Amino acid sequence: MSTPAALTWSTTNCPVGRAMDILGESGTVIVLREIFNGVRRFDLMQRHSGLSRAVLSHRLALLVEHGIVHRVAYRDPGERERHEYRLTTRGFDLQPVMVALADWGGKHLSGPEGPAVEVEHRDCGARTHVALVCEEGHVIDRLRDVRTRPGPGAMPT
Amino acid sequence: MSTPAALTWSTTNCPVGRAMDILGESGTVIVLREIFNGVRRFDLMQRHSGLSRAVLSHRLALLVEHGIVHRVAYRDPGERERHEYRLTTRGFDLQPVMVALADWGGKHLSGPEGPAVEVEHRDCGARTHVALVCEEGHVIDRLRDVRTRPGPGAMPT
DNA sequence: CACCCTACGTCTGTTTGACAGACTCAGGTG
DNA sequence: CACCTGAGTCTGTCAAACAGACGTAGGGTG
Repeated sequence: MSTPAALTWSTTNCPVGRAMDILGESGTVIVLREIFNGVRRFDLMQRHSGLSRAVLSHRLALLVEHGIVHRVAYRDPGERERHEYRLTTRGFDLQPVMVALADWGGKHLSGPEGPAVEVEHRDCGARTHVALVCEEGHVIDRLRDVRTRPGPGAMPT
Repeated sequence: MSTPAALTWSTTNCPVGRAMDILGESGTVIVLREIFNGVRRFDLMQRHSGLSRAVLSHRLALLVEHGIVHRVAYRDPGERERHEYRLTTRGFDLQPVMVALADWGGKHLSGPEGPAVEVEHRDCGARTHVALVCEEGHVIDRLRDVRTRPGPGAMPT
């Protein structure tokens, strides 16, 4: 406790820090929520999310710049060509983050009536949550059973 | 696609939105990273995280206000009484969020040398990640096998 | 006792970014 | 042609982050 091991390596290339450089910008996660829920067009997103048009525009540009979403042209009958925003593979990989956030918010920040959304397994309809699993296949339920360690890219302080 | 189901319910009590009201404040997740890594004292946190003292102070107050961390008095030999910040149960429940962020950042935002930190299973030492599991016990690997649906607290738009 | 040190913040002035709301622009409709 | 809609951009105001200085409480040192 006196000298935590984490102090011996640098935070300059911390994965959490790098992720938050993108996801920590105001509104980024809200935009992703909309897109994960199938809302892909600017105006619908703006109205449903409540973000200002300027912030939505900037966050979409940020997400495109980082390869998390991409613009796809489409054309409704009798309309001109427009663009919508879809997740890339990199963006889809954020799903565990979104589900983890929904789990926590649903458990700790809901009113007495329960959470406003749930995640379901499409095959069986059961509620779905995130869990920690190790590469040996153990499902870890006691949170104290995991710890962080430096990885191959770790740099000393 | 034309009318996404998500548009039929309100976002006012969305668990993701409520979670981000706290975690989306600049620096909140970085503070949590430090505390999860065992860095619990103000000065060490400030130096290791690189946050300004003012922001660190405000974010710690926010986390205490929401019951995610609490201040605990301690006394080193020959020192005066001080306080450190520790996770509450509610704070510890954020571990899947942190691991999900580390997973994604490590996979998509690391240099060629690999991620700077990894999470290990304390018992077997294997690398640990988050996964989606449903209440029927299925481990879900294809991300498209899950979808969101309104929960008991859902409100119409 | 006077002074210094350390941990833990708070204060100040500057700059960045969010907000509400108006404006722009392109293409299609009546 | 005048108007509508989707998708942004611009403007002025206000809140918050930044770097860096300052404050303060309690202990140790000469």
